[in-house]
Amino acid sequence: MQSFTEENYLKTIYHLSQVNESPVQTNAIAEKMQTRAASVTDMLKKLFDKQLIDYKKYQGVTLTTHGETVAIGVVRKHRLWEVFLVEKLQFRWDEVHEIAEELEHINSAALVERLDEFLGFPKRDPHGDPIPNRDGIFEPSLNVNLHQIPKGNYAVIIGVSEHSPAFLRHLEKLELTIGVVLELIEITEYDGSVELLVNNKKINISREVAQHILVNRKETV
Amino acid sequence: MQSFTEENYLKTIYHLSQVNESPVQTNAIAEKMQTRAASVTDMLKKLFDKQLIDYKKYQGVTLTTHGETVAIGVVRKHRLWEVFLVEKLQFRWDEVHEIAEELEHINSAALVERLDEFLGFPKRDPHGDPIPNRDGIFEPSLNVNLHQIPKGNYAVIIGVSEHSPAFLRHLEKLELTIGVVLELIEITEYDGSVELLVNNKKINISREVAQHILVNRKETV
DNA sequence: AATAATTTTTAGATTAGACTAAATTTACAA
DNA sequence: TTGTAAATTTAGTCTAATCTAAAAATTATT
Ligand SMILES: [Mn+2]
Ligand SMILES: [Mn+2]
Ligand SMILES: [Mn+2]
Ligand SMILES: [Mn+2]
Repeated sequence: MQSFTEENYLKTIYHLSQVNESPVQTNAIAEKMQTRAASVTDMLKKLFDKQLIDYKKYQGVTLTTHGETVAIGVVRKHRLWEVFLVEKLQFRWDEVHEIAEELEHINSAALVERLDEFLGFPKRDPHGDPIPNRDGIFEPSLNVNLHQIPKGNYAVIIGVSEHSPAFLRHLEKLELTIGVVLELIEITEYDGSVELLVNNKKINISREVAQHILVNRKETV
Repeated sequence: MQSFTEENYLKTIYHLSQVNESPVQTNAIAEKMQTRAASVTDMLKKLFDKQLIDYKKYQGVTLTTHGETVAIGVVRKHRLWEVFLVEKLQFRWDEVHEIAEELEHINSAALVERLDEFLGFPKRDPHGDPIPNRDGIFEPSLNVNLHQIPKGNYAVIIGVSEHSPAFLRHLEKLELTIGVVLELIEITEYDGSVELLVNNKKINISREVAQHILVNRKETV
């Protein structure tokens, strides 16, 4: 069994090796976990002794099969609880991450399985991220963002790649939430900002915002 | 804010001062928490510094108003989560305590209030224990046990005063669960064991078991 | 009241996880 | 290839929570 802290390190290493490639560097972990490199090194030794990571001094780390299993288990719990909070307790999508950071460490296999069933075995969390099933299998992550849609085309919002409450509330205010269908009118050449038609209103969003909105291209309205 | 450990100490002190009277003794806390008296003393100093308990060396402890508020908050969360596990996730009443011991430390006021609402503001947990409301107010604890019912009378089971899985599974096997109506046929003089009519079956239970079953006396069947 | 038993506290260690400062290794550029 | 910058590890502390063993205080018993 792992401590909360160990689980958080494993989850961080997992996420970092998803975005960039492995091996994951000490400093990257330290930055993501808001801690110091020296603390990370201490923990890496411990995780290595427990055979949760492969680690050679100065060479970065990768998760072992066992370590990845644990990490995916934590991610599964995190995302299932986020679904619970939004679907059953009516939280908004910008409020759930922080609470799920705590709930993801509750340690009961039966609880996770029953929660999954209670929620109807959801495949995606409220931010569009895939939920691993009991065996750790999950759908691919979304990878088409709004900035990649050709002008004149339609798209439906299916997720986000940035999870800060500030960003999510910003989208909420713009009525850019999951399921919303929009038309891409123009991508400004100068700064990459994007003009959209959403709910019959024309709006403008920055390139950065557009790139964090994940979409499915739609053939028709 | 308190650590998990501090919350557990406060909850234990609270429960001990409910059954016996205050002040609560160091050894009683140590026994209930499966730890050593020396560890308890250390923690008592810390809780005193945080003004969560009144404490004089060798004289035992009582919760301050603030300490009691925290303790009741933890109890509230524990019992709400137990209701959730039984009512929504179909756990049995003997499986929920251990999981609730973890969930009770999740730290989000909004979560507790929304969970309470989601569950329909329950007044009792799956073992018949009262659930404090948002202001810490709760119904009185149940205090009539099966051993106190006069022979020939009817009673309905409304709670238990012992929460071990072994005891709860024993009751389950005997079909003595909450809501069940029974007739008390005889209390044996020799050993205090009790003969009951439950679901048209005559059964015998020990005095100890009978005393841990909390009931409402019923006028008629 | 004196002594014995019980309870509680203190003293001194230990472990997990974190930190700062210093040393070491690796990477990169002149 | 050599020197410097960046990344990483080591060394030494710190705090929270625990422990054992010993000392002190309280309570019970003669
Ligand atoms: Mn999240
Ligand atoms: Mn999410
Ligand atoms: Mn319980
Ligand atoms: Mn209960």
